[in-house]
Amino acid sequence: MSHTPLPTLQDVADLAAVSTATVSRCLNKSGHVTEKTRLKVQQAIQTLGYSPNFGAQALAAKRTNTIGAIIPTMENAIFARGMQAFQETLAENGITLIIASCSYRPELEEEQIRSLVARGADALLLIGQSRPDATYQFLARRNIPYVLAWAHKKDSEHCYIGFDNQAAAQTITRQVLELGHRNLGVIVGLTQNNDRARDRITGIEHAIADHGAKTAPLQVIEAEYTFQEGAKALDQLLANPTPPTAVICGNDVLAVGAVKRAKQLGLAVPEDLSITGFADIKVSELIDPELTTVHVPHREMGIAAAKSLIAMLKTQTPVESHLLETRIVNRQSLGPVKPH
Amino acid sequence: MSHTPLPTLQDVADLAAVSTATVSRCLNKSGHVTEKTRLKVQQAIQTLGYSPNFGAQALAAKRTNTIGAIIPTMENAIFARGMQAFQETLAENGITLIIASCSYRPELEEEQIRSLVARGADALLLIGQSRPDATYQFLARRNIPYVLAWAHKKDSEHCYIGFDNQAAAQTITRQVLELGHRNLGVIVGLTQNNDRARDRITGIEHAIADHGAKTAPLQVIEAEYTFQEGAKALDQLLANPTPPTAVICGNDVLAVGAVKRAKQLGLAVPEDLSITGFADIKVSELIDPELTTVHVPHREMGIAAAKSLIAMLKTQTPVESHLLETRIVNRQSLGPVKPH
DNA sequence: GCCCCGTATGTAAGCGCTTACATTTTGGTT
DNA sequence: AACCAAAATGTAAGCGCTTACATACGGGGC
Repeated sequence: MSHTPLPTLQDVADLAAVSTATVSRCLNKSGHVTEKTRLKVQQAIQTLGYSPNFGAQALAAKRTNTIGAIIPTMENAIFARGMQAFQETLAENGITLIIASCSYRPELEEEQIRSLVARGADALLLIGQSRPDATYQFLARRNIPYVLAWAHKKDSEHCYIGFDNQAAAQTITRQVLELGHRNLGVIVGLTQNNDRARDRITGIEHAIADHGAKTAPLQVIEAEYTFQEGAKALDQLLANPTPPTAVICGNDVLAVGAVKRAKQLGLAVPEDLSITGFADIKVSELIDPELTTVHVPHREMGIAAAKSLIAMLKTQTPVESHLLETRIVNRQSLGPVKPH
Repeated sequence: MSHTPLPTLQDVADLAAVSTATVSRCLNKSGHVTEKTRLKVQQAIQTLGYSPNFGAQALAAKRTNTIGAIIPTMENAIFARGMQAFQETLAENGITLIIASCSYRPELEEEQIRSLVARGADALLLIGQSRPDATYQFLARRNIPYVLAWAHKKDSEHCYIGFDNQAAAQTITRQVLELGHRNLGVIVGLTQNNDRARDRITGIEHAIADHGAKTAPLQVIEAEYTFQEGAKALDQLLANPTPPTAVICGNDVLAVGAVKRAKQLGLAVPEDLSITGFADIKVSELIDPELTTVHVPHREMGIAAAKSLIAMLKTQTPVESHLLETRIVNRQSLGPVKPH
């Protein structure tokens, strides 16, 4: 089928009997236009059904009003709520979000970063901190603002919008210890490419050290973030001659998988075995018993990240990091150690 | 900080001592370049760290290698697997995906369609069929190919890549009836803006009509797609003086919420109450009892949708619809009616 | 009525790429 | 050695917008 070409800025200008510059000024609300002309132009846009050409706009203005986010995964809900809020906030400011995922693989992340930048992303949201210096240099060279979310580090050169993974893990571990548990198991994500997971382990270790009570050696299992892997990891933990009485999970998906497995094995949670999570995603309220976990302010984080990025874009200067508070949600899966 | 301007195609051409046309041809693999020149250009690109300017490319080539998808929600997992596969397939073909969500609100969908098109989406993936003619006209006018996924309709002018919601619902309902249930409840999504939900109800009704046995009047509750709403809907169903013995849900999220609620109320599933789902998302295996549900080939659907769109883009001609098969996954939440 | 200045509008030069078309090169034939 | 088609490369005209700068306009102060 053939198509009449789409109307251009020029067409609008002609119809409204003004110059293209004026039309452009109307479109970009850059002031300096009389109400009368604005109306004329408005009118012309309407009747022509005009819509600006993205490529041309990007080329001329040297910006795309696009922000990219690279998250480890879309497969489970860990990042869903935060991203939703992130994108809503961007949308309110006329910015489009492009999400890419990197499956926790650093080389893929690198590639995605380049790809998003090549696509004209004006700024980037990245998860966590650990990546090659070269990557940060690349972004600096291109003058692309970015924030690091889901993590936090004091006095860093980077802008963090996140929470203290270590402190949060430490807090929930302290609570577990206070309930009398002295033999703890840990199930966390694969730490190799996941600084958040590493921080959480560190937090757990610190809590144990701080508490002072004599505890059995900590058993740590790493697992991919799926229900099944959480279940498998629990099996491994329980295979130990002196299995833990409480399992601290670095993630709700893992925890929920572990809870399910425990029940299958005939263990009552938390009577026979306590299990805690991390993140507070929806599914943690779904299972029975409901999961005691670390609540993360997903939406706040997404909103803060968006605002920071927008500010950086506007002012062309770095913005301060933003530390968000986590809190423990006491539900049902954590209880006192069983006296024997 | 100040920045040397990024290298342009011209810079690469200069360094490689060829014309910009040649460099462009290398970049676009459009053939007709000697291996020797290709290497020279390659080299120059490397040393300059060149990367094409997206806007300029889009402007000159009149395409962006971007495909947009508008899905009702990213909040729950219904579309996650399919979208993941969709995006993987696109990526293999050098195409970027932009996902937008419309929260099941038609006017938002309309807006998102325009926005994605304005951003230069070369093609679109839409969910389901029901939307104003004007929208389809807009796409036709702009010559934007699209496919409608997650649904199917015979002999339609549109290209569907999906499954028969009605037939699938009919099949699972038949199975419920064969297990002796004669008093059925239904929990589905809000049908107002969801043709898939409507089709599923129709399927249930047809199954009942076909089966011929005398059944109690069908009780249908509509609910938003959240665990909580599924639970609430179940409460409503059970408030009836003659509550159903089996609840057919139009969606796993709803079903899982209902299962949880049933257990809270002390009902054994499926002994006291059978519950079925639709979609087969991961969480349906997580709960106890595991959900008997309709398996939807999410990944196949995503891959097929991507391939169709790519084909349409390449050939500039419509592509045939693609009907995918669903199947019942028999797990634990559906059982025979309890004799009384 | 004249001058001046601030504000509204117009002019036109690119932005960095693709591609139709023109030109040159290549290498096989005669 | 001359010729020719096919293949490789070059030339240059846009693509549709933004924006720096130039110009026109309009109204208050004298």
